Amino acid sequence: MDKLLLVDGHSILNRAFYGLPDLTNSKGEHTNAILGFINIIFKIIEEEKPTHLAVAFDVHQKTFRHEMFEDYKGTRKGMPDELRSQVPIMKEVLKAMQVTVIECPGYEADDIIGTLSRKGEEAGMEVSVLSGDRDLLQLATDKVLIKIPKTKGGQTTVENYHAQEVQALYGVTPTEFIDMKGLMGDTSDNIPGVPGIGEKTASKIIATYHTIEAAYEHIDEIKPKKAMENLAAYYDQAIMSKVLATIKLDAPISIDFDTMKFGNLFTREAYDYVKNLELKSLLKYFEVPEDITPIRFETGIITDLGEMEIYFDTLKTCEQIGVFVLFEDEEFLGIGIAKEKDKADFIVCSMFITQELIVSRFMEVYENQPSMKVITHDLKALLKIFPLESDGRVEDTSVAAYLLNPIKDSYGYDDIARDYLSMTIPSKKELLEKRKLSALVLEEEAVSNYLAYETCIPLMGWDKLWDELQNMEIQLLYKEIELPTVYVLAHMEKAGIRVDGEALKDYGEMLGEKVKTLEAAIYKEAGTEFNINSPKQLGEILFDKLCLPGAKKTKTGYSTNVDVLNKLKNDYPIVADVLEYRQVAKLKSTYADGLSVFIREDGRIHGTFNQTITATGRISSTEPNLQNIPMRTDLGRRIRKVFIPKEDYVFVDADYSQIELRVLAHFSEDEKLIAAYNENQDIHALTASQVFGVPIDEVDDLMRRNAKAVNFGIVYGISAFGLSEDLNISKKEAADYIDSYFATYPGVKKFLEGTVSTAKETGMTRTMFGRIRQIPELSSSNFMQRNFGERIAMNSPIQGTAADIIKIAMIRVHERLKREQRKSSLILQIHDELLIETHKDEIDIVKEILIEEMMNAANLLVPLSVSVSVGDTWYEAK
DNA sequence: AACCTCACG
DNA sequence: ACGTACGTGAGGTTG
Repeated sequence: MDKLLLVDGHSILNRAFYGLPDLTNSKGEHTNAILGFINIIFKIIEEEKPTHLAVAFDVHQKTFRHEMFEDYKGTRKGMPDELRSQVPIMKEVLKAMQVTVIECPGYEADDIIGTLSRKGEEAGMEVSVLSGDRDLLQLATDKVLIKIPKTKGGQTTVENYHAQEVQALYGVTPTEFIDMKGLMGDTSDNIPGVPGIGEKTASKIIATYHTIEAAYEHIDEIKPKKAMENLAAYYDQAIMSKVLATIKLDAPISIDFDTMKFGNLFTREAYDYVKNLELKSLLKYFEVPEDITPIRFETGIITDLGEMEIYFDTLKTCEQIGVFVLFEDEEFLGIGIAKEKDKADFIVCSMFITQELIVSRFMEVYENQPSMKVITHDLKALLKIFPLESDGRVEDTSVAAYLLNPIKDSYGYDDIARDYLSMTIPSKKELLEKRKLSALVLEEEAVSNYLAYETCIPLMGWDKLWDELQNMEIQLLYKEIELPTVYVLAHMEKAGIRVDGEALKDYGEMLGEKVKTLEAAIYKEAGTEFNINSPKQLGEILFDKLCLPGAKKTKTGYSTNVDVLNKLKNDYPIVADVLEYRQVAKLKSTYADGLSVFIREDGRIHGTFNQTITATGRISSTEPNLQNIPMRTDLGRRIRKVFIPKEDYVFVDADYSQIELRVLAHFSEDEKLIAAYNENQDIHALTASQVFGVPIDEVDDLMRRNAKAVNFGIVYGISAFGLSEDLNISKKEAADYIDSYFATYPGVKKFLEGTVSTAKETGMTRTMFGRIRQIPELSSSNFMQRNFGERIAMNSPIQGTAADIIKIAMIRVHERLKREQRKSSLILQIHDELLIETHKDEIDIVKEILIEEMMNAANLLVPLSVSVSVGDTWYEAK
């Protein structure tokens, strides 16, 4: 049988908009409602498998009904701009998907859907109506199913209503539902109804008398008395409300169900829309169109030694080339070179064309042609095999793109092409899917296209990126900080850090025994065995079975995080055991077991340092994450004993003390704060003394701890709620702390306010060295999003400036060690800390270099303070 | 894939 | 009234 799906466009779009966090693409377009809408209808289509589909929208001119509302209850709440802008695009996308979009001046989407649902039913179809609006329940019959999506805990579930379910839920038939609405009203639709009559009374009255008119005839019998009086007084308003609530079934629309037949949703046109909107998660539904590139790229494949020699000769006169090195895992597979913007040549690494040969030929050409420049999309990868100097002859387009917009989640060649060349080209994922690079047939078109894109797009895009860097005045940041950082990171990855595999194994086994003991104790205390790692099961055991107090809910069940459990641990031994279990299990799985698989043949772990991930300018570390090795607890901290230097070397570790607060002192120019740092005072104690109004030598531990939390809070973009949560105090107390903090340091208050207001004007923040971060959240109409934007605006310049400073320090330390031909070498950066594997003969000079370069990395209004320590393991060097 | 939890600065 | 501290990455469970 034919099946018709009718979608209430605005209501679903609305639901998607408020159900999803703000999403903005690189052009600043808001896309969350569109994404949510498409996801919902795909889900419904999947479930219902309709044969026909139509989406109805209200026309955006005021209808008679709208004006009546406005007379009644003032203006209908306007749609926020972020949603309004998505409506026309949504319609275009639907049309591109060959979906029928119906609008009818003078009639609302409800009326169109009502009309179509009746006509569909008459034509013998099964009809489903998808809407977020319960008003449409009046349309339900045995054949017409009303579907209402609900977002619960991030998951979308759908409630289904035939006539029967409406009756069951409200005690009235769908037609009577209109009368019920007439009585109870609907504030969101500006239907007044009768004062004092809500859902329950309305349902009771209509279930008895079936219509408002009939109820009025029996007005004397109506209970409660209040309802009777109000119905008598507001009868006219009730009747009018009923008219307002009635969905028309006779909208003057031409109906041709054939045109609503399902076609191909995944057209080329729809693909272009989705791609341009940057809705990446939807691309998987589409086949990659064949003719997607406006420009044809050529790819030559070179596998012959002689051919390669000739090729390198032809490079000699080039001024600017694109270079791409292809790796799989750590293995070098070949190199792509583009002499011209639309032509790439790929030299395949083989028995005859070895990596060494390619490197020596390339370096020979490069060094003999001093005006030649290399443009690449991944300089760090290039540096894995080519000994290129940091001398301004190499550019990295991914780093440039990151600086221009650091909040994006990827900087692939397709992103560069789209954002800076207005070209739509398929991404790596789309072209190669999940195939291994080594298994690729180079002659295959998708593969050769891929190689061409990786090689040519950087070359094509560089000029534009450089222009943009200059426009944004971040070309110095790029040249002087970001690009040199690439060389340091490449060096750190290559160097790695030595790990004592045996000691790590022992540590893991020790943890394993602790886990076993704790597990047994917890099972015994719980009276049953269960999976302690499952928050769901743990929550049920603690709060349902054992009935512990203090249950807090998350989206999906009970919260069992440390904050909750800490409050219970003193009273309930099982909770204390669970906390310890968690700690030990985490250490074992993430660190003991997790790290061991990364130890290479050379006995070292070579992690990856990412430079284009964070929104603030920090480095991030993956596979493994070497920036979150335990430190805060004794048991965890002991893992640092397995990180050891090579023979004849020690670790020298240096970290900045309170760099972010010092940056804040500088930015805010707050006299007290600056004076405090210049006099080298204990800043947390001083803050405590000022905020709590006691002499500094009477500040106790608790006061100092609280003041420290306030200082942290300021850097995070303080909120009374956040501080109260952190300190376990009331919101009022937290607010008082904040007030006295700002009274103490008025410069800080002024600075933070100024930062937020500038950010609102410009849509972005800047660090001391010009690094930008866009904050689209600031223009959100959502209260929570906007507040979030304000906190980001306060935090980003501070965190970002600290990140700039340590990058500068890293570069100078690294370059100095190299220039002075030291044996020692920088191997880790942990945000405000540098770790140097130091030759025994160089301990003093390395300490000196670290202190000097780190302290002088930036010239602030307050001194930068650096503490250094030396040890035979990372544990001892901290 | 989404969620929770927890490790770090 | 809303529902929050800023920035990350990884492992485990669950659907």
